[in-house]
Amino acid sequence: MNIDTVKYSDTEIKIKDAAKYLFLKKGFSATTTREIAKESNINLALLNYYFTSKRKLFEIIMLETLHGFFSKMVEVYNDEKTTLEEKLKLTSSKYIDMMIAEPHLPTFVVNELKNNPSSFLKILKGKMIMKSKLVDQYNDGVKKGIYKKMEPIHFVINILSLIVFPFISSPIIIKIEKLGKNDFIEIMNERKKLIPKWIIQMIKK
Amino acid sequence: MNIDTVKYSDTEIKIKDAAKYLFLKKGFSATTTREIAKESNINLALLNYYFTSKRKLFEIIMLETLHGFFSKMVEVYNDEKTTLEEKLKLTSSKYIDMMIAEPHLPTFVVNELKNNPSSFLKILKGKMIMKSKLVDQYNDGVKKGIYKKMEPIHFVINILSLIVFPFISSPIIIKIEKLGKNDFIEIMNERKKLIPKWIIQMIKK
DNA sequence: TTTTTTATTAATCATTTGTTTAATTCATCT
DNA sequence: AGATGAATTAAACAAATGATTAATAAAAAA
Repeated sequence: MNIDTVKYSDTEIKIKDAAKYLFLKKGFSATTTREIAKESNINLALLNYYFTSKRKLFEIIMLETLHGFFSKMVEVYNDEKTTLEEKLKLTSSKYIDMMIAEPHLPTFVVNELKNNPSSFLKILKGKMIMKSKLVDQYNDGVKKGIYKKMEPIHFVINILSLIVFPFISSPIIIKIEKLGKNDFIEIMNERKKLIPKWIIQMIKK
Repeated sequence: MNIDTVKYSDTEIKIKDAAKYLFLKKGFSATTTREIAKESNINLALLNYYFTSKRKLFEIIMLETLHGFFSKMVEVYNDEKTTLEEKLKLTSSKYIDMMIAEPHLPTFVVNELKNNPSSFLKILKGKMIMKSKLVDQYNDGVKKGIYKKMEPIHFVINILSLIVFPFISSPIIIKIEKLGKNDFIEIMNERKKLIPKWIIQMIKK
């Protein structure tokens, strides 16, 4: 059964939405079934009626969320038509938008992959990151002598780091710069253009 | 009362060590007082006898941990004797060593600052990041025309991102590269030298 | 309409969990 | 040695929590 083709009733969707909101915001242990019931305006028993247990419900939401997070990346990284630089621009832009819209997303993702690393395999099954077109294009650049040689894993790590980490550490940034929420968003929007440039400078000879 | 000058009895230290281990690994809500008691081989009631409540114990550990995490950075950033490049090398080296030794540290720090951002102020009271010697040195480089002009906040964010994020996302990296724990550590050790170079390339004209 | 299945509800159960109590042991001081 | 206060323990309490039950309402099928 594919993750995209599962159909849910209205009640199930209400429960899932509330649960996702709370799980992303507070994590599994800090979220109670009664909170989920209240947030979604359903009777407590319906949670178990439809999803068997809190844990099962969490697993569904986790897999969907991780899938949503990584599928975009894999898609962009493997596009045959775009250049390396275009891929960097697209990735920065899409992920920064995604995390502005859902600020709790990145922390949730890293926490869940820490608690349950193998769930990552279910999601990424057959999907390509280290053998993506992006990595090919970087390696081509090395052969042509326009890019410095380094382990491609560093290249991939650096892209993700510059894009994702500022959102994970947004409370720190907001405090040390005494920012408002909108100031922070503005700075992140600036980074959409800056990150691709920085990455290119890092690899260019 | 200074955070460094508090004295604890043997029993208190046993409790604190076990609690720190568990809180860092699993977070506040997922850790039970009975687990802490078992891990530290003390009677359950001693936790409340010495620390009043689970929450209070957590707060002590959180403040100490955050303090330990950020004080190193502030210290290096404000050293009058070292150059910008030396500061980058020192920061990379020290933080990568720190996180190799305590892998749960960075995730704990970002989670706690998300849940309780104002605790950051208690820690950083009077300490300088955005007005540090490091930022001065960057700004001087801009004036002299050797560094590109950008908001210093980006400069600071990028350093932290490249150093910390790989540890936060270590389960992902280990999975997509099919690494062992030691392979991962080796890659992180490589980065001690690489990150300062990358940062310089990013800012150099 | 009647029957059958599905959805929803309030109440309850059984554990878990943070905390407290009251009794006991240990260490220190006179 | 005896008295005093601190440290430790087993037991228990009360609230919270995940899950279930049995009854009812709503919807679908006959």
